[in-house]
Amino acid sequence: MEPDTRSRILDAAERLLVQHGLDATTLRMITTEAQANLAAVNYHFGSKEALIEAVFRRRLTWLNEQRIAALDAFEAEAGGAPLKPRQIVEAFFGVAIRMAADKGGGQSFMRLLGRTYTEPSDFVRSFLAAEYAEVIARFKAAFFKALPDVPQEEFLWRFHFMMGALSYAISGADALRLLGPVDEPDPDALYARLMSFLIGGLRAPLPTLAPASQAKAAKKPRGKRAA
Amino acid sequence: MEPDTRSRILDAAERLLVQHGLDATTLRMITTEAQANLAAVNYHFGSKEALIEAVFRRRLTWLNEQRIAALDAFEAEAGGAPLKPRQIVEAFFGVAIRMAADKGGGQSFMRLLGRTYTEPSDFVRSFLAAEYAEVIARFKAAFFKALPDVPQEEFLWRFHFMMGALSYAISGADALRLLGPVDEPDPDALYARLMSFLIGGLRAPLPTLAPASQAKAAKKPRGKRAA
DNA sequence: CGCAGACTGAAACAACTGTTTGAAACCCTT
DNA sequence: AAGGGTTTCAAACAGTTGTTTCAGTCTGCG
Repeated sequence: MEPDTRSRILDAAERLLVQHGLDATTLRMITTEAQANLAAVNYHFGSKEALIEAVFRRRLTWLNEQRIAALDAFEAEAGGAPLKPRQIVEAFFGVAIRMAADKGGGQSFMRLLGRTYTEPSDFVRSFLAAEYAEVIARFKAAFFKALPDVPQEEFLWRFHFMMGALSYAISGADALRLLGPVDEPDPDALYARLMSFLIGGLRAPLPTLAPASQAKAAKKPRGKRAA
Repeated sequence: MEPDTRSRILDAAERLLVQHGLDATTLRMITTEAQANLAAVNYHFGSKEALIEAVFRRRLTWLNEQRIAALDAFEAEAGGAPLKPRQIVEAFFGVAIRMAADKGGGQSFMRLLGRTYTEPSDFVRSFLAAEYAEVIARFKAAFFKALPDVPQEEFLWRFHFMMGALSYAISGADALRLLGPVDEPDPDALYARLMSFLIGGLRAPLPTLAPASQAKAAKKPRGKRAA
């Protein structure tokens, strides 16, 4: 019931970072919530940035290991044959949304992660990139193998869109309430919903790009809209 | 070439808020960039929060007016008949992404907006809700009319996912670079890409929800995956 | 001109930030 | 019991935050 100070700080930090964001969360809030001394953060982690990094790393490495493990399992099962897109989506996004359903801390962390992915803070981005590098490479390869007819750039964008949908799915009720009252989401239902949406988007017919998008110069005006 | 102080502050604030986020952008950064005195912000706007609100309101009201105008045009054209989903998506998301393509400020603002939508800051959320209320109501009605076979809650989630994809589409290259090197996105191509993704997701087959999602209690384990 | 009202300017305000310090308390092995 | 390494604690540090103050400047109108 009373873990050591270091863990209490990590948990409190995670909770508060979700609630208030990176900058608005102060060390004094964290140490108060963790029932620790203010100096404890700098003692155990060295700095606020290092603490934030530790908060992310603790969950993120585990999450990405799970993703790769899930991909490994599917690939072993398929034995060299390309995977079905549904399986790859399941391995990447399914694992994430399952972690988001975990009440024991995973939930709040995933909300934080989704929000931070687009945050302009330099130091977060840099180690996010490092932490994601391997898993991205693996899944890119799997997708290209499964959908050889989809151009690489096209697919990257679709993957990006899928990340956006995932992020909002996780940040969930908070933002969704803008649209209208909704029940607290049932994890299984959310999983099913996001999955069918993602696969629908991924497998949508390729857009017919105007030739201008290749010549990249001649931009014919679309009308008088933006004054 | 030299608008009045108030406008210079608004422009500078918008630019810096996109770059650094809400909390990390200080009044001193803003007034320096705007070549104005520090006190000018509190003189013209009253407080930092009021300034931020003004930055949002300036573009957001216009954006939502455009959305409603586009919807009006489609509905007049259809004359009472339900719109095609593609048209409704176009009216809501197409207008947004076109504004995001506008170099003259619209671009940076849309990035800011997409990021803020999930931000936990209370005061932003409260006036975002007010600003969105009307447009949300209109589009909800149009969608329900166009897709009567889709349950309302199901649709709200899909709309939410679409907002996520839009947000990431706009925040664009910054986050996408995590996935790999990509060209600076051509607005027309991005528009076409997002559209086909969104419609693919929107029209995806309805997920088969386990009966547990209604009984909401009995949660049968999905296998040994999540330990 | 004169003078009110709108605006700008430099300086100071209290409150809060992350970090550092050095002494006290604790724990464990010798 | 003594000692050394680890951890906690209260206090203070310098720097930055949003906001306020008040003297100054500008502008337009009688």
